Amino acid sequence: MRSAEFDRERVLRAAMNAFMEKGYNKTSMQDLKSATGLHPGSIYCAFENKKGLLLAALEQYNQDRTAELKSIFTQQGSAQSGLKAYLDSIVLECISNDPTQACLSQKAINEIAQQDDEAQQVLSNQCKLWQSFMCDVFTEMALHNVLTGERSPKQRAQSLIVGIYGLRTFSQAQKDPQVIADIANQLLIDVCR
Amino acid sequence: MRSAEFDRERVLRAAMNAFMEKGYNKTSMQDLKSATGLHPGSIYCAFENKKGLLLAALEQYNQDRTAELKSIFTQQGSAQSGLKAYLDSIVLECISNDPTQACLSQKAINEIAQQDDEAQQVLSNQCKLWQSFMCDVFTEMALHNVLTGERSPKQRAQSLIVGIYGLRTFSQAQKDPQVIADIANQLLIDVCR
DNA sequence: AGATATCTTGAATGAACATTCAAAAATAAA
DNA sequence: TTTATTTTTGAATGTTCATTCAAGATATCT
Repeated sequence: MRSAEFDRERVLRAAMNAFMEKGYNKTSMQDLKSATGLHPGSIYCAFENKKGLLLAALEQYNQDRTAELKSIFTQQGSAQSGLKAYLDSIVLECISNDPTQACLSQKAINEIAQQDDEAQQVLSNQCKLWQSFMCDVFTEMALHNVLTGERSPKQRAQSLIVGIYGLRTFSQAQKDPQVIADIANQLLIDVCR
Repeated sequence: MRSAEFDRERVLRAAMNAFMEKGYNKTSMQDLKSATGLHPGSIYCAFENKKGLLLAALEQYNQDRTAELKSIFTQQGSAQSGLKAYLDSIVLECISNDPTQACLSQKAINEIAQQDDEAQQVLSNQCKLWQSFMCDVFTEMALHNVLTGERSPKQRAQSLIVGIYGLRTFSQAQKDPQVIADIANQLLIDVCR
């Protein structure tokens, strides 16, 4: 046996960035070769093909983002302030104009979920995991009586995720930072109401 | 002088559908030739290049959707019931699984706005026009006292658009019709609150 | 009818594409 | 140290891509 020479995480993060900058279809194997430093043969040996590399990058992306998400909530004292800090971080990403601050999952949902069943499955699962985490957040907020109204944590989580997807799309068409921040604040209010 | 033989609107609607099914980058000139019935030379003569055809298709799309939007609101008696009918129609589109029922503007925002300044400009304008129409809707609703709270019509319009963008993205990852309908209902409530 | 201008045709072009493969290098097992 | 196994290399492959163009067709104007 012989193990691969390259650092898998480093390669996947490089591929992630390449995909985020140009989108899946516009990113060529040449781009991926330059970004990762891997020769074509190595990429095909390790990931089967271009789509395999995307799926692997998506998994790494979700792992990284989940860690970041949990870090934000543990850094804050409560679910309430965690949620606020989380939305603030998303607003910063939206107004950053940095392609690598976009959401790779969302980009993939819009570009290829409709066309590829395997990708659709992976993305659907990632969305559900995100939803499940947010559901726990709202459950804890309910325990601390910081939520009014009678919506279930699950419904709140769904509305939050929809709002974040929408915010990310909207911010690409309309880049006024104040508007983005205002919409995010209102989203926070609505979802806690 | 000699005018073109083909029906411009018919060609643009065919191109629209092609772009919606595969996305801009995955749609080849061969696809566009098949969809429109135009030979490559004619496409280049009339629209300069592939991107020119997309921009023309985007304008036609926005024209068509604006007409449809106005039709829904005039068909209903009030701004209030118009908004409800409009959201219902979007829910139907989201759960239809028909690529040609997606929003071409939203697809283009996600796929190319970041990469192409000219497209970004067009899409930003279309978003603002949509916002402006919805702003008028909320203004009229305010006149009839069907809105509680103190948000401005413009803020409500922005939140609505963000919600619709989000709904469209979310529905590609999670296709449960009841969930989509519930989220849309909540969006209606939040935006009128 | 003739001249002119413009559109249509569809094959040709060269670039860029994803993928393959055989040789070389490197590791691990014997 | 030898052998077996796997990865790495990077040029080669054949396909598909957006675009061009010269010849032919057609409408409008004089």
